[in-house]
Amino acid sequence: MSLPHAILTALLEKPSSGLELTRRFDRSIGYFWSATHQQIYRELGKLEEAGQIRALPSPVPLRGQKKEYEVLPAGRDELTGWVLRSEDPKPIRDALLLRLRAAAVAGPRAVDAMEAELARHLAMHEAQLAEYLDMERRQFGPGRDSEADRLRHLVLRGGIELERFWTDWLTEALASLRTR
Amino acid sequence: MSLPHAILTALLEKPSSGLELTRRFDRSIGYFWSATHQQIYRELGKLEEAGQIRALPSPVPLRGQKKEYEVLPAGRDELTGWVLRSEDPKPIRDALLLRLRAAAVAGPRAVDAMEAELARHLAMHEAQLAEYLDMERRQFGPGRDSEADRLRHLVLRGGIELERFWTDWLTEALASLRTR
DNA sequence: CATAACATGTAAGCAGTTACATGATTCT
DNA sequence: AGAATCATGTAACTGCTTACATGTTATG
Repeated sequence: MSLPHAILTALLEKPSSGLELTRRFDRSIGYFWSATHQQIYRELGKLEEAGQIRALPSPVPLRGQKKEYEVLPAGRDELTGWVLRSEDPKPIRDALLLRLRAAAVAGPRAVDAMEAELARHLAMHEAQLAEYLDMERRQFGPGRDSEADRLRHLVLRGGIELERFWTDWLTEALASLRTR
Repeated sequence: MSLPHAILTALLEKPSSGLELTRRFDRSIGYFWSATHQQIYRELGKLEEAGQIRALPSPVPLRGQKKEYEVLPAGRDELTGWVLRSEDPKPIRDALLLRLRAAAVAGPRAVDAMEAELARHLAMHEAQLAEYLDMERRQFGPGRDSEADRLRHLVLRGGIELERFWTDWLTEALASLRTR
């Protein structure tokens, strides 16, 4: 139940239209929460109906016309309440680890295929890591150390370290598979 | 679409009943895939209907009676096919990182609450890490280096390194929050 | 014989994915 | 005028979560 809170957070940082939100979910917000435009439009509708956000006054509110949203006090309260509540970490559910374990019972042909698959994932995670490091350099250079900036930097650090976990583990796994 | 494959993998490793599977999903299988007993029973029904598994012959197949399943050739084929297919990593969706970013816009009271929350998560991840390290010591001691064992060990290493990522990042984040 | 633990299921609701629909604006 | 892009949506489906239902076996 976190997508509405992700949207409220994004809109508090900067009022946006559905498509702008979609772009932000593909970029910066993407390193801790992903969402498609279909999810976002549906959720914007619900949040507006619930009185937590509102569309900014616009001359022509028609289909195909940009519609900007901002957070209302009720939305801010809801978000604060959610942050104050405590919530346990969700158990892991990772398809790649599962497929490697499946390969162990599916036989040698499957293990060979996994080797190529691990290499493919390694390349993707290396690219993602490079992108995050670039974002860190551009967004959190010297002088950017307000309270909010420090917290946002911490979150980005999380994304970076997570990608580093993947590149490290995949490298280790590939080395192990190749010395069979 | 991976739960059926997780179940096929588990049943190939060892034919089991629904409850036994549930226990295994809470323990060893849990470090790469989680599932509740409701999910498992529903999926066992579907897999049986699809002819991928079968219930072992039993004198009384009644409600409340244990029912053991084993994988049929069709199930093994399906699993192998799934391992051979390639699949991209799913984008991240982590509620704790999101809540930290939300705290940045929700104000100082929220940030204080997050400090306690991060400490709580750190304790949980430290406990999980200790458990995995214990499993590693017991299950992959010297002499356990068959092909299948090495792959299973790699998967457990993934679980271990992932917990280590969390304990490291949470420690870093707490230190940063406390020196405000 | 009551209770706890074992064992298997059903039902409703919510969240996420995939495919499709439709209008407006800009570019060639 | 046609195509690409911008922009907002709908609908159907799949998978997961939460709450509840029900029977069996072992134990004190």
